[in-house]
Amino acid sequence: MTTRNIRKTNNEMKGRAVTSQRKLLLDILRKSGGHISAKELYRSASRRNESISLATVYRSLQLFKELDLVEERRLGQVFCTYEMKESAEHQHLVCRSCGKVIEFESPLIRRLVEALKHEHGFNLTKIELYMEGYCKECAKNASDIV
Amino acid sequence: MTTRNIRKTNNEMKGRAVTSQRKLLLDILRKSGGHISAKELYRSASRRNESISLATVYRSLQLFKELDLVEERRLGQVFCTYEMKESAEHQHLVCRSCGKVIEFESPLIRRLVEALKHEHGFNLTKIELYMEGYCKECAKNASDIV
DNA sequence: TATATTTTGAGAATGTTTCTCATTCTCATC
DNA sequence: GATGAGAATGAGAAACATTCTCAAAATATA
Ligand SMILES: [Zn+2]
Ligand SMILES: [Zn+2]
Ligand SMILES: [Zn+2]
Ligand SMILES: [Zn+2]
Repeated sequence: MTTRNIRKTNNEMKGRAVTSQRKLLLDILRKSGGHISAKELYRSASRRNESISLATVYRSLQLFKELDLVEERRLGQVFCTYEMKESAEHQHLVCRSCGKVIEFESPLIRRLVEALKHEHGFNLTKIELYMEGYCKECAKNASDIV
Repeated sequence: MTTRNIRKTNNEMKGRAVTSQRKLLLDILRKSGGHISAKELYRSASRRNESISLATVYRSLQLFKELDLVEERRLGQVFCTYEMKESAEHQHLVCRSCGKVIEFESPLIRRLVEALKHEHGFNLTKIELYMEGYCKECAKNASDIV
């Protein structure tokens, strides 16, 4: 088997420069398991690259969004959280008491998208179902107190 | 018919002071038809009360939320928008091109809530389905260009 | 009306995200 | 491997939404 000089189409970055900062940030994002904020990402990256700038983190996240590599969501807080898009499409359930995030997905959502396309002629690009409440444990503890 | 001195149970404000600022803000919210930002509300209120403070607007919105009078939603932007809760429960569809907001509601959402309650024992307090895309008109214009 | 409690205005402070610009890095080409 | 044009970076300033502080004013209750 000969190793031919195949032009490496830099698939993931679609022609944008592959810098050490971007590699580092993607690596952290992949290993983080999702729902990481820009600041957390920055702190995490700083441990491996002393001089990385918060601006670079934000700029990279912006780029990753454009390249469809990461997904940006707001989970109740003012700030956004980020996670790799490789994981299956899902929605979020956040506990107001303990902050736990439950991910779930449901066929009902796909049906809803279809219905909206038909009824309003809307071409959807983003679906965010955000739900907040009290998880089983926290609801239980609250009722124990009363 | 005698006018008895009935203790006016300040229903809406549940014992909290009824100030001119709060009355003004509720009035604007009611007449605005929904999806108004804190800043817009502030500007609107300033026209009728020169000296009202932006902090008062934020504090009042906080209170109205607690009293369950208004609902706070994020429609894609960094800032929140507010609308009276009197209107039927609904969800939002926002056009990325023209900014148009379409309100809709669907029985599928109620079914989803039931399913989540059963599957995860989650006691839901807030449901925000936010969808983004291109409306019929904007999608059409875009394809005309191409 | 008098008094205790809330609320307000103004501006400072906070927290997140974006911008600016001089310097550095990347990558296609030689 | 060296070169150069263009892209990306670091550092801090700026922008933006939101919250906090505190003295002064308004409100509710008796
Ligand atoms: Zn919980
Ligand atoms: Zn997730
Ligand atoms: Zn549109
Ligand atoms: Zn609405």
